[in-house]
Amino acid sequence: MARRSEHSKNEIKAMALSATKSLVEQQGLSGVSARKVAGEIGYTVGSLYMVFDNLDDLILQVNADTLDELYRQLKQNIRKDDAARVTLEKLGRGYIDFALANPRRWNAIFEHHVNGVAHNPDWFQHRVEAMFSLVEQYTAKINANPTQAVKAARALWCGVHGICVLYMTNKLHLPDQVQLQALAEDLVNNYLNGWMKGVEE
Amino acid sequence: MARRSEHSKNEIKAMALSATKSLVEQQGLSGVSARKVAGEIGYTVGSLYMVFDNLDDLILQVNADTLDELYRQLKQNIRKDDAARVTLEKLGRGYIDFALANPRRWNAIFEHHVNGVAHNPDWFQHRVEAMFSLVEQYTAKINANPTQAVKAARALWCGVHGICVLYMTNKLHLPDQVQLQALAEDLVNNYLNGWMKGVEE
DNA sequence: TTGACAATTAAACAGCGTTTACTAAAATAT
DNA sequence: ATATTTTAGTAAACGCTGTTTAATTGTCAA
Repeated sequence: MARRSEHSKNEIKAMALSATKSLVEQQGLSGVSARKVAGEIGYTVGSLYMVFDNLDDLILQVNADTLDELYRQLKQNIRKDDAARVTLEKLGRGYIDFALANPRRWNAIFEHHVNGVAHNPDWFQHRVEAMFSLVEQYTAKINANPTQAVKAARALWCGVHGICVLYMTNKLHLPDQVQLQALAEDLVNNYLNGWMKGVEE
Repeated sequence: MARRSEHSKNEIKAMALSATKSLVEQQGLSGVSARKVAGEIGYTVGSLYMVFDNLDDLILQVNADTLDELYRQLKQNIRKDDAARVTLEKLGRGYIDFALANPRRWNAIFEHHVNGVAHNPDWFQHRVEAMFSLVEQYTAKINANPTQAVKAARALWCGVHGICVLYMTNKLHLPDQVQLQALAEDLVNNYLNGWMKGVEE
């Protein structure tokens, strides 16, 4: 058999991405294999290598999509007339909400890492940076000093992320998810209180 | 060939753990395989299954050792007459120092996760909890309210961990490692400032 | 209608974790 | 001292993995 031409390369790519997304959602990253993905879309492994460099490339693209979705969802929560502080709290809450709602896809972003390669490709890194600069927009409203705003954005984002990671990997023992949000709120609030105290002085 | 009895079960176990530790140090978690470990210690795969349930069990024990080492190192930095706040800063710095000095072993702790199993075994979880309670000892000196002390310890520890994770996975772009420590210091300082401000009021 | 091209597959390779059946040495019982 | 049981250890197998290869075949251009 050969050359069915039922689907364009782009279609195959889209089908593979969608199938992988489902596999990640249902079984996590370890549930993804080239043969499984190929099987899902009615092709054989070889065809995947026509549209992706390798499996890491495929997974990276799924993760990029997840980051895009997260970004969109975070932005959606923002109200134009909210105080910067309120927005920062919303961003933290939104991040945790997303992780709780899409645990395996969220996990895949951080679980996956290309083995021999030190750095992720630019198109992936841009998505990560977009996240930071979203936070930065609002820390900058509290403290106009750009260095300070960048630092605060990073610290806050890392903090919320750390809470998320440890919870999702069963290394943070909390009675329920409500306390997860409370912990993040506590972190953001106290950090901002301390930060603003420093600004006033 | 059979029954050489050159080494006791415990000796084989220790040799395997040590070989795995080296493999993780040199090539990361993905560089570990049953055949490689067995080869290093001059046995075949089957012998590993005599002393470990499976490869996850082996890796989990290596990670537990790493946690023990980290714990020891953190404690070593503490001076009895330091203020609680100073100790908390030292703990954060010590954590990052350890991760920078042993990147692959530190990574392995969080990269590895047993697939089908939701929870890690107790003997592993205890090590994680020990870490939190170490921090808790010093947050409790700042705020005697136990709930508050626990929350602050978790928030701080998660925050420092988050900084570490994002940096180590190339998702936090910093010019150099000095700024990594500065960021952690900033997080701890501002959080504690905010927290103590709340206490005073 | 023929020739070139490219989509697709099946098969192979080397590695993986784990299990199996088997061997042979040591420990125990007679 | 001999026979029997136990067990350390191995080699080989199973089914899986990512990736590459050669071969096949449908489609399009000349």
